[in-house]
Amino acid sequence: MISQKSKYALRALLALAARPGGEPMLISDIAEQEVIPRKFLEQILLDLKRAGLVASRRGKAGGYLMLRRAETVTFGEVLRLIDGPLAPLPCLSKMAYRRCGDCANENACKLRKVFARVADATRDILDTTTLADVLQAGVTSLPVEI
Amino acid sequence: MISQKSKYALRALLALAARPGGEPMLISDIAEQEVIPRKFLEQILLDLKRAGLVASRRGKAGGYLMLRRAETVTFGEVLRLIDGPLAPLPCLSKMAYRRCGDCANENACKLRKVFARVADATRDILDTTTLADVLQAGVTSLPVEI
DNA sequence: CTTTAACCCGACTGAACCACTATGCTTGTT
DNA sequence: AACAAGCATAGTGGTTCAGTCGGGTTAAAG
Repeated sequence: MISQKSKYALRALLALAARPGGEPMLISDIAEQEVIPRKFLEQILLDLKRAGLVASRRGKAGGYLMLRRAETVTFGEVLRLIDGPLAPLPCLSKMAYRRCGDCANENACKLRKVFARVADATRDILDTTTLADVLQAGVTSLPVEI
Repeated sequence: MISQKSKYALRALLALAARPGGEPMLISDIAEQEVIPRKFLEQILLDLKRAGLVASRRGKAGGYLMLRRAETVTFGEVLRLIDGPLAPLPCLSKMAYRRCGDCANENACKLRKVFARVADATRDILDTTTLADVLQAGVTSLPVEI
């Protein structure tokens, strides 16, 4: 299960990325439009800013805006930023590898072999799907079910 | 990340499934062999027993034994039993569906579309890989790296 | 028939994490 | 100078994790 916070982060980023001309959007407006608790969103956006995904402008007509292009921001990157490693086992994380502690010889570990396949499969999807991909989908495609 | 408890459960099941003739194995022996805290393992095995995966015999020469054949027990089943739904979003779980609360129209939800692909991919692996599969692998294959 | 060795079961605990909320501060525009 | 926007830290109530504790109950051996 991905966290609520990650869901909020992704939705906020999609809202910003959908802005024409990349103009800034107020926290409050994002919060209202996407139904996210205002103050919680504030600290999520701070995280995204510290990571360099978005920028902010203060004062009147300020707000948050996309700093990187939507085509370059993957779901995987956002999830790692908020939730930490995607890998189902610490010993499978490429970004935050940790030994499992219990299993002695790692490349004989039977569990690891299975979960490595899971990790690869999810990485294949999450690290190749960008914000732009899902925005496009929204514009061009009809609902799957009527 | 899968829980420590699930890892223990899978390792314990593999230990039992590897037993020749399906003879019972003491909790203490499993605990020692697989490096699992004794009392914690005890309650894990109870869960597995209540779910009908294993059986127990009391008294002298008792212990736990496999109740179902290793070919019929998938990783997915065990993980769901211990950790709950595999799905990354509650609205994607086939076993324990719950609406997302925030997103209004579910089949227009952009996040859902992406995570549905993740959910399918992991199910494809975890619901088709059985205990027998990884036991066989252990017998026949050499280590991947020397 | 009593002891012993096994499983059975509920309660508890300390640490961490989640999803927020509160409060104040800084900074840029008007 | 006033106001409005973001910046930042601390706190909070609830839940989960990863066990531990202390006692049951049951079956076989002596």
